[in-house]
Amino acid sequence: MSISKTYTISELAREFSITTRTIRYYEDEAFLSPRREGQQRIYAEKDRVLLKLILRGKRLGFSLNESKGILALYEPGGSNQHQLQSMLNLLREKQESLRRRLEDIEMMQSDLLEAEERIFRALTDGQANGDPDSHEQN
Amino acid sequence: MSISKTYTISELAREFSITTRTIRYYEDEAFLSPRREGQQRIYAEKDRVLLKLILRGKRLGFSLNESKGILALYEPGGSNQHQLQSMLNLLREKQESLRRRLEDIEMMQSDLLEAEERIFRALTDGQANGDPDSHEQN
DNA sequence: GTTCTAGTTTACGTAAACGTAAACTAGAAC
DNA sequence: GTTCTAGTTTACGTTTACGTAAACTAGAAC
Repeated sequence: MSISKTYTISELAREFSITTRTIRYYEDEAFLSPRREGQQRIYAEKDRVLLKLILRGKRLGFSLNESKGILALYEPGGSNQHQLQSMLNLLREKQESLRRRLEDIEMMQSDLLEAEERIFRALTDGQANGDPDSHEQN
Repeated sequence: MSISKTYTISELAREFSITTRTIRYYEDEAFLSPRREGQQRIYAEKDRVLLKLILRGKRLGFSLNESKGILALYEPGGSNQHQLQSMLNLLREKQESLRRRLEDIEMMQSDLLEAEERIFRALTDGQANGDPDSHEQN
């Protein structure tokens, strides 16, 4: 058991390009519970991982509360039959919602490809199209 | 040119499982501009597509303003050299951000798979693990 | 002619996720 | 010993994306 690395609040803020306010807010919302050293917060690797997961969730459009569900899956946690079952259910749900998001991304990507082609054609076809005002002037 | 289908506000609300308030809000924010018939709004297929795109963006965690950028790519729009170039730039940006989101999804999916295995093992291994309190009682 | 039903405008309210300012603490650097 | 620098608490403010209520309109059904 080596003493694993710790982080200050501003180190984490810098790494993830967020403000310290945001990190403290997540603590208020019980996502993080850093150790204290005197008055200061000391973050362990575990906190850093949690933070990363939260932010990843955010980028995918999960609310903090939705992410909370996901985070629960990472905790060793009390594990009787019943709890494990409901964790499995939650897991399936999240997997489903990820699949849907994946579809959304794929559709959007193919839309963007189409748009790209259109723009490319408009650029190369000469200006013999659309807006008659589209000459170099101005 | 066949007269393409039109929709009332509540038809669209039902189809996409949103409220009419939301649809009117999007109009206030200039995402939609349905035709009027007397006092009522009449939505064309075009509006329906826009709505779908907005909602897809939302599911992917794009703010309405971010989606606004994407929507601009679908409009025929004034197309002089300069405008086309900046559209291409915007397009690249959006493609990049989609790629990043795709990575996020993939990481989260593999995380979920790991979690699934852990839970499965905990379920099948008998209860000889972790929390010593995990017996059937209660 | 009134009573649904769906639609409309106006406007104040709200939850989530922070931003921002003020006032304080405490070690480090000079 | 004071002056950075980073950290802290407290608390009010702000933006986004709608919710919700009130008061009105207008065709359809009876």
